[in-house]
Amino acid sequence: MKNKEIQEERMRGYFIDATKELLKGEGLKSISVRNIADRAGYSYATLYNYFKDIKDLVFECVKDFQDECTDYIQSETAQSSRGIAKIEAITETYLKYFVQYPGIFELFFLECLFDLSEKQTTVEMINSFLDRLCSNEWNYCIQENLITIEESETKKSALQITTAGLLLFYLNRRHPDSYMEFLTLARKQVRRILM
Amino acid sequence: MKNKEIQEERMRGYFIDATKELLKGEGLKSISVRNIADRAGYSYATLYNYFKDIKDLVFECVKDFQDECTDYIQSETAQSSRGIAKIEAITETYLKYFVQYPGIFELFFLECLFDLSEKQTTVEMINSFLDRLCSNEWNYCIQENLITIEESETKKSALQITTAGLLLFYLNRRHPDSYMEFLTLARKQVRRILM
DNA sequence: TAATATAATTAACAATGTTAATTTTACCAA
DNA sequence: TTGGTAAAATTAACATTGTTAATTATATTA
Repeated sequence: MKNKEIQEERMRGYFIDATKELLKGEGLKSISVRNIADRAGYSYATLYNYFKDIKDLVFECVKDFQDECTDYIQSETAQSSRGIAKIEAITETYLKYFVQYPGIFELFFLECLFDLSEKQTTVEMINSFLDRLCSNEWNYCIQENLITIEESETKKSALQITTAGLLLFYLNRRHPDSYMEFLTLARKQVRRILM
Repeated sequence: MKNKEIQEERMRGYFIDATKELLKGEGLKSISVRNIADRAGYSYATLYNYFKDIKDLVFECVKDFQDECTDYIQSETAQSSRGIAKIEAITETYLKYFVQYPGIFELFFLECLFDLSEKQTTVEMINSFLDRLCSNEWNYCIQENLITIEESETKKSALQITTAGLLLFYLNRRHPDSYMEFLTLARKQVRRILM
């Protein structure tokens, strides 16, 4: 019964793709069972044959978005010189990605998801995302004795917290009120951490 | 027609009190027109005689919570020595307040509110809250030449962003997974900013 | 006390997530 | 090719949201 699995996975893909399009376009507020099913070309109840509930479906998108974001960052920071400079570039591109897709920021950081503790792996994936993006460069800095392990842990943590805070204020509270100001502020705060 | 105004303000108070109780107790998820009206002792439609919509009502609570939080912080940090040490104490107490009432954190930072731009004053109140709590101490530090104005602005901003980020991860993503770890992390990051 | 204005309530609507009942489709043996 | 059965998809239905309209109850005033 291999066909069965292929078809089932394909169906899941249709709903996941529809959800991703909506999230990237209209954001979380446009996500509804009927909206997703419409876009996927099926009735709303069909969705429940492939996903436990709508949260289950929405969080299936996390990995795909992380992969996309990772690719984007790698292409944008390919020629940065290794070490702290590259961490700075990665962080800035990371911020730009979420500014481009506020709906993905909402999904990653705002959407509440501890109803089911089975989502723990997804939560972990989100929490460690920036660390994973930078891990090569942190290891490089440590090997080159540019930083101690303990310092690197503190700075990793500061970057994670600061990027989330920056995006929260900019995307959710319109502060600062222009993209240029946001970028200036972000660069200043990121440099303050990494220097 | 002064009685009219008194009565109207009293009615608004009933609904606001009910909303505040729900927010402090069950959090934002428990907020609904019918839930609030039940607790206030009126029918759900009566609410619309006193508030444009439910968001209008919910954001009426912001000022009250800020006042409460301000009192709490003042009583908890009264005997801290002035300057950076007091800013540190204020920030820690500020974090503790929101940990105690996650629903208030949701209201202040997570709830989306730029449908109507008339809420701009509320947004400003939220964005500048921590700055206002610390403004006396920052001014003290500047007057005593302990810090430059520019440094103080950068650090204010860092505190604002970092506290929101810390709370976002702890309250919304269970990271770190214990209160003690959260406090340790928060203290370390706040000190890193203020040192 | 009767007429009118005001306030409060119930009814109703549209949109949400979810489950049950029903219809349609796919498959396989005769 | 045709029936019968299993699977999948759809419609119906329900409970819960926010909000508005229609209706009832209450106050005020002449």
